[in-house]
Amino acid sequence: MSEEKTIIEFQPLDVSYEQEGNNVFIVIWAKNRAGETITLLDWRFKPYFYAILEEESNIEKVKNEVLTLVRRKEPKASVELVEKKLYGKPVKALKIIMMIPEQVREVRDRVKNVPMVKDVLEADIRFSMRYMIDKDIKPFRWYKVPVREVSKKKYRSAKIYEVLEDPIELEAEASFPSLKTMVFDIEVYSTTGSPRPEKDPIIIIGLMDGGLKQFYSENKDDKETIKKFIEEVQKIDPDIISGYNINVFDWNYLLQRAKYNGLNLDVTREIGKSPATSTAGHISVAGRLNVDIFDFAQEISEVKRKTLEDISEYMGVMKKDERVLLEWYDIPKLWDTGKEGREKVLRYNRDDVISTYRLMEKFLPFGIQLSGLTGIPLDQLMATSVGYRLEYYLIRKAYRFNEIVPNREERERESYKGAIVLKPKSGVHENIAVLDFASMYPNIMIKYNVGPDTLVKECKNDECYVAPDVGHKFRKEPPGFFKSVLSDLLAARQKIRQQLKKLKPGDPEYNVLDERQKAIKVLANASYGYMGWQGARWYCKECAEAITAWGRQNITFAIEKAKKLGLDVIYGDTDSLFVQFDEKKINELLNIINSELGLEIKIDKIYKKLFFTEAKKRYVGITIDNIIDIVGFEAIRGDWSEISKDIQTEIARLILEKGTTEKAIEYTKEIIRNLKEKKIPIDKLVIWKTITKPIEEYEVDAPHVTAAKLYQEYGLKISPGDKVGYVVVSGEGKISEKVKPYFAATLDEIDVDYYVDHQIIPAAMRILEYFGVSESVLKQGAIEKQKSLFDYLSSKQKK
DNA sequence: CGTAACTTGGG
DNA sequence: GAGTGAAGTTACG
Repeated sequence: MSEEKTIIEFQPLDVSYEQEGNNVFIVIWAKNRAGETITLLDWRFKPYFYAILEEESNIEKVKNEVLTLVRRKEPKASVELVEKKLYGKPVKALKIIMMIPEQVREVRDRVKNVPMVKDVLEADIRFSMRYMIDKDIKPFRWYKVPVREVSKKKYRSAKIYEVLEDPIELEAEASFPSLKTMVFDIEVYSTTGSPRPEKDPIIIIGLMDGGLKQFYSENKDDKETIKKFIEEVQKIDPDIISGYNINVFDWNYLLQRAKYNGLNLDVTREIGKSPATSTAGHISVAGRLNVDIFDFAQEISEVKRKTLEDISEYMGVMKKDERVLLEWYDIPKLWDTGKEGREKVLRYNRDDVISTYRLMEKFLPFGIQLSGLTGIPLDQLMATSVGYRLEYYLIRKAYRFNEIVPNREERERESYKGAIVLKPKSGVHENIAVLDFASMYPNIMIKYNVGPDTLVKECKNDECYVAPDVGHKFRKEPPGFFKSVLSDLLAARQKIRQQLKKLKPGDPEYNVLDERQKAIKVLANASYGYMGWQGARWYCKECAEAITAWGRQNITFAIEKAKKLGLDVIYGDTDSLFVQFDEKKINELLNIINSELGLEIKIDKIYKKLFFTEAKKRYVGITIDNIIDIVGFEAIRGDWSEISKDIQTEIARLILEKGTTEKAIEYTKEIIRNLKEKKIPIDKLVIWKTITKPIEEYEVDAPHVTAAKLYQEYGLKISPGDKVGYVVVSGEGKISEKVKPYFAATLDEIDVDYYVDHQIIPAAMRILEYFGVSESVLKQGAIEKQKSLFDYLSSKQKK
């Protein structure tokens, strides 16, 4: 070990802080050029916050008062007078610098009560984030920094350094050190519904770091299995750990089973420390990035059911018919039925692990870019909402602009008028072009200098932009905070898109830049929604209201011009127009809009065939590239039976493929026939619902509550959060008097009428009604054809 | 009939 | 370090 000062280069993964006695230091978990894990400790940084003062206050007097007060709690604290800006206006503020982050909250409350202190700000920014913001350190970027190597035994890290000066970013470096990734998935044995860690063991832990490993407990004693898992994680020493829904299920279950077995889940890079729940509900694994793939999946609105199987299929990493599919409640049965059953469960686990690994490979590049852009460490980033992601980006910008960050405030929800949605011309259309304004809302914000700091009540002629409809005024000069930030973002995106043109898709550099421009787009597009979100620090209802007003003006203008050119407008929503695909006229239209509005509009896609319903926001179409789009037909939810879900997907597919409703109607009738003939497996008829509170607290005997009570009669415990599966059987009275737990019912008992009227027909009609099909059409055919059989069956039941 | 109660997503 | 709230179904009065 040397006492010498050296300069090293590193790329941060995550930043945290620790306290030893009265010393607080920042911990930067990082990789060096050699791909080694290194840890940088910085003792030089202290927590702080601001107090802004009333204008007429005696600054020195207040400053001394605050200092005395703060020093009572923290003798080493100091107070400085600083010149800052708040919403663009210069303000004098006291910067209160402390020693220990945990004490900021208490001191802040005291300072707030000092006379002449108007407000206390930036006291709620997490210390490690504060460090990254102030030092301009972002994950996945290269930095160089003078350091001295130190000795500390507590980290799983090749080298540990003390930071001597502020790190400096090495610009324009898009390379990455090789990161070690790992995915895991656990299977649990439970014969009594939802698994409980206090009694139900883990039977398999599947793990993949390129190669696949599975640890399992044939005798249901999971102590050895968990031990092997801990050893394996330590051996792999991953930088990134992923899994599917691990933040909610796997980690917690593992932690509790480890505890039950007297083990310490010693898998972090801080020796002896186990994973723990952290901010935004994510599980923090010190020194490693714990990234839940489910968080990425949640953002894919095209996939309604977010199971690992469905997402894998959609993302093209594993088809459903190429993998083992089984329901979680079948696992114990299979595990207990000899070698064959066990192997099936193992293959199921293997397929889950492999598909999760592949999903990770697909999603990570985008996540890494978004993390580098927003500066939020990847493990937290994916667990937060878009609002927070944009907000941290804004906070970093505010720091550079010498702006104080506004506080989060509790507000009432205020609604305002939104965008224009045209009533569609229903029916079948051919050759339809969809025209889209490019980033319309961000561009409106830039064009009219919209923002909380540019909003004014009064202004002289021509010095303001006035929003149509609502009349809000925004001064033209100087550029506001949002305009500056958004102009930079969109310019950066343009620059990247120029670079992309020179590269080949598939090049590593192309992929990195492409993911980066996508991340920028996501962030820019979040800016309008952010202003209308009550939780936003830069909340501005007038801004959001003005933006939609200008948006309505734009689209109305475009519709009028299209009509003048003789283009038939089929539909329009917010920033898009559906018109006949007449290339010449469309180009003319695009030019007019571009020159007169100063906004870019382009052809987004062209549909060969498009079915429009009477309803807004609902259509199905097939593009010239033969891609089928189903928009707005909300799929049947998870608390419906399998059969309903099957029907809806199949109907959408049949309508598009055949171009008429005929086959879809036929298909529905066939399902009804099969149901009546009891040819549909009972599994397809089970309805699953979650129990959300203790059974005795239910005021109403809803079907799932009755089912839960029946579960209890079978000796099964039911607690909040448990899923209850039931079927509806024939009989008299209310539906809730006719339910049976799925495991206690047989196909013969099924209430066919209930399933036809409440599951099959509503699911089918959800789509078919928009094509003029009536319920009776579905029912009649099925009854007519099956009349004799139906009569036979019902008479048999009467006996 | 209107109104109240309850769930929705995932493992 | 969101949380609300929409839509949908069934029970209740």
